Amino acid sequence: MAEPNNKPTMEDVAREAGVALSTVSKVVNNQRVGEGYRLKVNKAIESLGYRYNNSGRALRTSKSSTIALIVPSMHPFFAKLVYHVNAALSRRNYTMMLFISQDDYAREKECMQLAVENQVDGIIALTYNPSLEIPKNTSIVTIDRFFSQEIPCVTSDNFEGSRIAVHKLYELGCRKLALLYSCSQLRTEVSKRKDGFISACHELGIPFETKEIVEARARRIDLFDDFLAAHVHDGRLDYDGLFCCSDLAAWYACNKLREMGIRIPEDVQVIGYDGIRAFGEGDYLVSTIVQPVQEIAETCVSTILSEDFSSRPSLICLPVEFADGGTTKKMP
Amino acid sequence: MAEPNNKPTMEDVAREAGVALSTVSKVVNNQRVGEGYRLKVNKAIESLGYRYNNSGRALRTSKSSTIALIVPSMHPFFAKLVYHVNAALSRRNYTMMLFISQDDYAREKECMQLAVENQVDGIIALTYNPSLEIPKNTSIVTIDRFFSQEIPCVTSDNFEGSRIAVHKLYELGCRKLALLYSCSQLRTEVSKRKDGFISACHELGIPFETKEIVEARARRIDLFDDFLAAHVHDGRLDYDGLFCCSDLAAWYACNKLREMGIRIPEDVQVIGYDGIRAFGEGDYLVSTIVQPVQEIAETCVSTILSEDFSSRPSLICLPVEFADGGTTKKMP
DNA sequence: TTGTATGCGTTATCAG
DNA sequence: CTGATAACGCATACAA
Repeated sequence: MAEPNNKPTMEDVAREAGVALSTVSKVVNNQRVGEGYRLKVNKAIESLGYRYNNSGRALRTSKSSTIALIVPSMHPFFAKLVYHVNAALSRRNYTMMLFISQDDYAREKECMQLAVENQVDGIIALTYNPSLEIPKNTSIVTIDRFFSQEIPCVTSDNFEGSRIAVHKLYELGCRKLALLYSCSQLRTEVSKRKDGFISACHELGIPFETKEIVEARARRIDLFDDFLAAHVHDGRLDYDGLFCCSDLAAWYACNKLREMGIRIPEDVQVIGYDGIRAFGEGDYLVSTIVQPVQEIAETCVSTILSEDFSSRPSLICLPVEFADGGTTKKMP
Repeated sequence: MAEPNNKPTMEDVAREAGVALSTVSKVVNNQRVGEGYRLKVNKAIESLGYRYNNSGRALRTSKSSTIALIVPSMHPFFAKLVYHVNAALSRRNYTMMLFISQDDYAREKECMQLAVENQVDGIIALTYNPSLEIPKNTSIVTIDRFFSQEIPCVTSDNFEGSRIAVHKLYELGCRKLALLYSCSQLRTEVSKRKDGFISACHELGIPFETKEIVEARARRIDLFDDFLAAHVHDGRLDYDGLFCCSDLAAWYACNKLREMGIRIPEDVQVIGYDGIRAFGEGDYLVSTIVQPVQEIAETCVSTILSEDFSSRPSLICLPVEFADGGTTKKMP
């Protein structure tokens, strides 16, 4: 037995099996090899406890079988995305390098650099950084953020989602709506949630108001408290339906309204966006437009790994649907 | 300009700067180099757009500056753990390879293998696999699962946490408790939540019952429905206090009880374990024993990266605390 | 079909 | 203090 500290290499295996190094390589990579050789090699691998070393291959082939995923935080929606991207990669025998930029543009840039330095085969990026620079010679797919024709973007059908929400509220009896929309100053695919809301309200001919707050850290929970308080008179909100740009905003709007003695969904009905569930798998926390997270993840992965990176659609919108989370009335 | 497709290497930089390859390496690694050389090299790096290649270094040094984290799922607790481990690693300029075993023991084993093949510098593993085998020559830290003296285990103070919960329920007026405990057949650190519950009930001299369900997939949401239904008579539960092994169990127990017309916390008070918040950052979903996730993450990372891997404590229990989530009464 | 030899990008040793 | 050179583990073109 050789040095127990030094991990055995293909060369050790070759020596042990009495074959050539390249034969070992072929066996390991499931290439054509005589059956007797394969047996001998596998036996040697077993007896030496040989473990494949991916850095060698990565160096030699410039392929690491690793994909980087960059997300801003571990918000439940991102957590679910991480899960499904991981599963999709795992199914293809790829490995995932996870970067969480912590809503910090500088760190996000570092993440990109680190991903490139680690020779990842591609980057899936969900970022709101307005000044993001894309590394050259690296295949990249973005989520919710369209950069250019060359960089595929995967997103949910934000425009249609808002329309579904507005029509749902209308069907359930709402006649005066408000949009609570918080966002970065950046125009992204998510901005279309606002467009869809306005479009649908016009279409239905109902009055509406939009409250838009430009806020880098979109996850502050008290963002709309002032707005809501200002629009409550004699214990009644000025609107009978609320559409919120996220489930988070919807959840906290509901909390605030209930604090003020307003009943949901009896007095005001609320719909959010994302499809967040309790513990990631239970009931929806609010009535919501559900993003097809698994399909988004699957699309990102298959896109980033597809051979002809050039000939792909540059914007892919996946269908969304309404789900009841108790903040809207039941259909009669 | 050289081939635009081929990424420049240190050799290219050296040529461009008119210095030796090893000088470039020293500049890149911040080693002692004459100031004039450093300037020339940095200039060449800039002009060529040189990017460091980590595979080369990993191959040469067997150090990848990458740590693998293995978790069973993206349950909110794990999501938070992922976040904090990522942050702790990022602060130290380490990169994270994330594996999600999907509660599948076979896949978990593959994850371990992949981690080793990718030359990670260490593995942080949260696993309930009873037959987990630890790769040799790899430093590993486990969470909630004690294997042996050689493998450090980081966990929250499960025993004390249960005692806190029981005492809290007692202080708030509960006199007959039940424990809802679901677990794998494996004895882990988490098992001590049961021990602590029983111990505290004895200490206080109050009657109690424990309902234990051995269930591989501990996150089924209707696990205790039958038990609860069987113990409701005339609209009253047989117990006035419930301690649950997780916030998930507590959440669904509350839902079930409310369905049956039982008020919480007026009729029954419920405490869970973990410290799950709405959207990861808002209110606690149920009253709970909060795990110090950030400290757990930080401890795992500093342990796995510490120089003397041998001379470390093999079991580290971090302190927990109670937090009100609305399923217990307010203190008078 | 199997073996030999070379180089991927980096670090580290050693000589200048 | 800097420069030339030899590995690290693997894949592959080419020779046998």
